[in-house]
Amino acid sequence: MLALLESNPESSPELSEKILTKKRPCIAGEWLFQAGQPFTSVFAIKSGAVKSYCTLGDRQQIIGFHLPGELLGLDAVGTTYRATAEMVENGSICELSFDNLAQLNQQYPAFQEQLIKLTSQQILVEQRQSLLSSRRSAEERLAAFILDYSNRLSIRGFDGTHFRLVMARQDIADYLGLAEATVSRAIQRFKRGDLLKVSGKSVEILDRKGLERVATEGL
Amino acid sequence: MLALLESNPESSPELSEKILTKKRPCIAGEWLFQAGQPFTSVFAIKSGAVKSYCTLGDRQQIIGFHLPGELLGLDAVGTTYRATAEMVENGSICELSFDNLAQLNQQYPAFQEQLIKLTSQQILVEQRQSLLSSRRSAEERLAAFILDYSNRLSIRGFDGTHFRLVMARQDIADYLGLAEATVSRAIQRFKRGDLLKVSGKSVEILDRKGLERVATEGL
DNA sequence: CGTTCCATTGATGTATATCAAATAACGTGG
DNA sequence: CCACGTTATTTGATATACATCAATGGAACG
Repeated sequence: MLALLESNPESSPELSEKILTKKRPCIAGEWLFQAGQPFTSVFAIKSGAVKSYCTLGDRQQIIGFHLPGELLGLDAVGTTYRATAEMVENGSICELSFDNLAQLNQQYPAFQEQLIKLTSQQILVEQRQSLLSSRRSAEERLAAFILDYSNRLSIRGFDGTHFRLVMARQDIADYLGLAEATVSRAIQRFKRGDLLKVSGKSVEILDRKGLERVATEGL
Repeated sequence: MLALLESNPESSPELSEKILTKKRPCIAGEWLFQAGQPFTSVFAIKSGAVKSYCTLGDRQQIIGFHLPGELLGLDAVGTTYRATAEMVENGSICELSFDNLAQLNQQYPAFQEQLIKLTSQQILVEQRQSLLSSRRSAEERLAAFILDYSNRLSIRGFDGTHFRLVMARQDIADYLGLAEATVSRAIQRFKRGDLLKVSGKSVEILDRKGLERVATEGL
């Protein structure tokens, strides 16, 4: 998909003209878009990280975190954004504005095909989240979360063993459906079990196999 | 979407030829499709009800229930079914076989557009499920479940106040991420609070407002 | 009319929320 | 660059909702 958007100028010379791209720095706390707004753009994260969430009454339900190299907002194509996307740390974002989506679709049917595939993948992501929730213990959820986080970094070419867990503990807790204190305690247990080395937001995976065992079999 | 599939023979005379439809009776326990099988058909439920689930290790994680008038399997278009669909009671199913999806897409671009919209809606369903899980109490989840069930019946023209909760308590429990006993107890509390009248699988909503209050504010 | 399956009810244990305090990290202005 | 105030994180003590286990009760069904 990234390939579709960013490359192949020779095979689709006019495609790039249909999408306005604009790169800009963003600071922590800044919104890329808010739930309910009509779709205008897809966002590519160049650096920094983003959390997306819905606000239900008082508390916010975190839908997911988005890391450098990932795309954001695709699921809103043709409708409205269904979550608010907020930077959790300073970074830089590339905004891809689709002025005329219908026209784009007509000229490049492959584009829509890609969209279908991607929204399906998005469903998988949601399902994964539902696996994180409910019925799984705090440690299972946290281990799965850290492994997923690590994998996503690796896929994009970053260090998947030693990295920064950029978001607040409270955000992780909201995402996993736990209390802040419970996340904290689970992390400490991982430290004592020599699965992780943790100092503040900086994390090093010491025993990946062990984490995987915790994520699946529990304990 | 149903409209797209079932009607408009004058505006798309050849569309119906691209889709083989076959109606047949199905008995409780029968599978419509299994997780991992390649996509062949979309299923329209004429009568009876269907549960879809994934088996994780020993226990089954229920993805959702599907009622008469609803479509099933759309999210698998182009890939494989990601869940197993099983009848929970006898009924009749209409199978819509897509022999040549690519060809269909080319001739009827509107079809793909619809697909995108629908898969997005599917995402909403998944999100709704994630709302049901985690952080919400047993009573909140059950109330939300019953209201959703009722709404879906109403939308299709059935009685949304007095109906049969066709699936087993254990299935509801799996769906909501609870234990069977917990579901049972919550139901009893709703009975004592005069929110519901329940006898076996037959349910009557006595106090919809009250249920809504429980579903959102808790208690 | 028993056999089987499903639902309810009870007793108990446990994971996790909650509340509160202590500590650490962080940013800001002097 | 340091001291301070602010916010995030850790840690402890307690409460509780729910799971689990087990027994009972009832409906469906041959």
